[in-house]
Amino acid sequence: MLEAIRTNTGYSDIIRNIPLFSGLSEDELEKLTESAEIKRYARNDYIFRQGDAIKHLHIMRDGIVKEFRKSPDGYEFTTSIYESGAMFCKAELFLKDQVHHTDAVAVNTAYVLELPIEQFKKYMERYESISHGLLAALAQYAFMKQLEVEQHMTMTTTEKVASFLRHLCVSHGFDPEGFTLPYKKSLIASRLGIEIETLSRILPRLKEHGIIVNGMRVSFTEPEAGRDAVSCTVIDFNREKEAIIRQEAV
Amino acid sequence: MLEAIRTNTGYSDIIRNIPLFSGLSEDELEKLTESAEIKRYARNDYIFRQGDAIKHLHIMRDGIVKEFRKSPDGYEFTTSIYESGAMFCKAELFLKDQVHHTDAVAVNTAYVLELPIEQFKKYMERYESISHGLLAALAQYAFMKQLEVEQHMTMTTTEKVASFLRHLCVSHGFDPEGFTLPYKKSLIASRLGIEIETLSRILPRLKEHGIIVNGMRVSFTEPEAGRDAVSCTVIDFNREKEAIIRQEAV
DNA sequence: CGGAAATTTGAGCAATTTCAACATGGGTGG
DNA sequence: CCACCCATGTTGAAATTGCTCAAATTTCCG
Repeated sequence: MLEAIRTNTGYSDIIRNIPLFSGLSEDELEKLTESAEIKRYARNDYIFRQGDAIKHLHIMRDGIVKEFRKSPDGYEFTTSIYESGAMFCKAELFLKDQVHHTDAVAVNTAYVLELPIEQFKKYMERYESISHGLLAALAQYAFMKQLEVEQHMTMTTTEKVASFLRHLCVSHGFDPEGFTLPYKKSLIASRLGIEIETLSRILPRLKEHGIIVNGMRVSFTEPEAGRDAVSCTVIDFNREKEAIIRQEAV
Repeated sequence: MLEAIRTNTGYSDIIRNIPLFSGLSEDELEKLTESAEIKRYARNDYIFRQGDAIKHLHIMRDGIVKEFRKSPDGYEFTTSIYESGAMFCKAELFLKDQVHHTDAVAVNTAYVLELPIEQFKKYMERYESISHGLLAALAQYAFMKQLEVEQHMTMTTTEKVASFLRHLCVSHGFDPEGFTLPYKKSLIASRLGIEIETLSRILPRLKEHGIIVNGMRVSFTEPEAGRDAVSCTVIDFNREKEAIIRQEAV
């Protein structure tokens, strides 16, 4: 596991499209990534564990990583799912306590670009655009978490599931007419904070709200409309959410 | 309502103790606050409403302000409660959409220092310590929101209430032997995302977990210990939370 | 002191979790 | 290539728990 991979070309092409680094020149990108490396994680490998010291800023190159927390009684709850292009540990970088509060494991084979934090912080001081970008990213992240809280407080479980599926479709650019779930249902349930049994019972009932689910196959009957209260709420919620959150973790 | 108050001494003393501005000299503090003003809001006055343009960074001088969101069906859900020393709208400052997404009203007579955002942003560029402090504050805020999500997903309602009361006691420096709730129960319920009836039924049952509540009067029987699963979870949760979050909104 | 607001209490209801049994399914070793 | 196995997902029924509606109290203020 964890085999490091080094190409000749450097990694600047990986981070070039990340908004945070959009202000940097080609040279700067090259320098920023010069002591970074891409690591390969096999299925179920840990990227980090709760209590580990924070050493890197992580940027997903490929694959899927879930970040989760285990409560003392063994309950496991997924806080984020990261996919290609996502950056994680950006908030943790600035907490006094330089230690991970969550576990992160590869859901399937994953390639992750890892930037040593000292180097990143150095660059942050040098280039104002990075710290500005980071402020925006953190603000966005905080806002997204706030929405998540609200979602839990105001939506029914059925609405949350519908909302999740719609968001999934939009953020992945899937065809609303029909697409395949990118992860296992148990992961979805864990992300939504519900039991797999509950999810299993809810999915068939989404038909009434214009979402047909068959196994891993999902299709939206009314891509935009949906006149009932539930769909309205969900759509409004997502419209707002999606307007603000781009290329952010699901 | 909304009468502006101007003293001769300026407002530097109000923000001096805010970590964000700890790096500034006396002169700088003075300049930063020169176009700020303290506003007085009477009970139920709005500080801002959903949809309003964001014009100020707010710093609580005195009183209590609640930030909340109304869902389309009229349900009102309290996002944060701010008290003396708290700063709000710091995250919103950096969202693309320069508009408030929540309402904020004074719970009781409140005095709020309001810094025009243009000026604040100007200072942020000039003084690195401010943007560094802001990064830390936002990271903390995001982390806190993440904990809030987890709290909703993993705790029973009873645990949430217990956790809230313990946090309240610690963050306000109240005497665990006995203190008076600083706000109405309906506000607490709204903050916890539960119905007032549910809270009303839970409070008496907290006796079994070492918390005695009589009217507005609260006292902890076992200030530290509490060997049962519930208290343990709650205490651990709070210990972690409080270690990281200081002078933050409840 | 009187009336409105806030809180408590009761009863029934709706929804999710839990526990348990059963189906599916992909992958492995024989 | 097939049988078997373990992980994953589905389904049923009972138990829990918070919510809704309604009525009774208490508290707060003018």
